[in-house]
Amino acid sequence: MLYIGNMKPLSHPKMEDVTVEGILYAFSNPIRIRIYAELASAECTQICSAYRDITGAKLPKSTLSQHFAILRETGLILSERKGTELHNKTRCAELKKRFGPMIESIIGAYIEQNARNKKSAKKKKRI
Amino acid sequence: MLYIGNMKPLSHPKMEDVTVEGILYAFSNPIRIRIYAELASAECTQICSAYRDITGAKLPKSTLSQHFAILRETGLILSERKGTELHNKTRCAELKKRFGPMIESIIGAYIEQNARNKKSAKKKKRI
DNA sequence: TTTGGTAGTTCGTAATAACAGAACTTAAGA
DNA sequence: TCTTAAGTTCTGTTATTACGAACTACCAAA
Repeated sequence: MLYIGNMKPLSHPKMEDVTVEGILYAFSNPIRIRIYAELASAECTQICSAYRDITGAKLPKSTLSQHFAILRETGLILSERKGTELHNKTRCAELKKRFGPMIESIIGAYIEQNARNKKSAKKKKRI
Repeated sequence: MLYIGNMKPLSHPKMEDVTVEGILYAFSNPIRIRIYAELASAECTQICSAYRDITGAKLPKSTLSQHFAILRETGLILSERKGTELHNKTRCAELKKRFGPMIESIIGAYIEQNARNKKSAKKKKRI
């Protein structure tokens, strides 16, 4: 394998090696599931740094970098370096082919949960 | 709260406090997702010790106890002590009401993955 | 072609969580 | 009452995670 400099090349697993447990583990982290959900709803590739403020507070970039690496190595996203930027998109078509409605139903439930929480937070505020 | 002896009482979260991330975390462990899948397919409550050999090797009972506690405290299963035994069943109806098809699609994908792996193991053996 | 800045990665380490053996609780039966 | 069985809790060890600091890679302006 060709290495340019000291950085590891980006590696993506073959879809046949992607596991249900791996995906669930990746999604069990609130930052990662959120990144995936937003990536899935985006129309074009997104760069890593676009998610620095995803939690409200500023995330350390080393942490963000690790989360993207986990999403990538789990098989959920495809990353490509363009200049200094890391461009990302989900592997949704392949994932759907392999895991059926699983991922969509997870993200659907996640989005619904957030909507519910927002509502109840508003309610609390009003009191 | 009434304590009988020194053991903590079994506590189950309200379904409204159960989270998507929590469920995914619980399922990200191969032993736990397997326990849940088997519990879901069982027709009656199952005792904890029924899963001692679930991995092929004998599991330490402290480990098994912890896994059941996590499934319970995540909101996935309902446990009840009967004598010295712990009887368990899934909270599938409530879960479905709250999370829609999510859990069924996860367990479906998990079962399919196992079937696929079994097949390819057989294939390997034949060679 | 140097200099400076930006985007992201890797390394080191401190905090955190998981695992499993040992000791314990509880209950049931001889 | 003694013993055994089923789980739980405690505890030390091991493995993971998170984040700051140092680093690489690339680009653009001087």
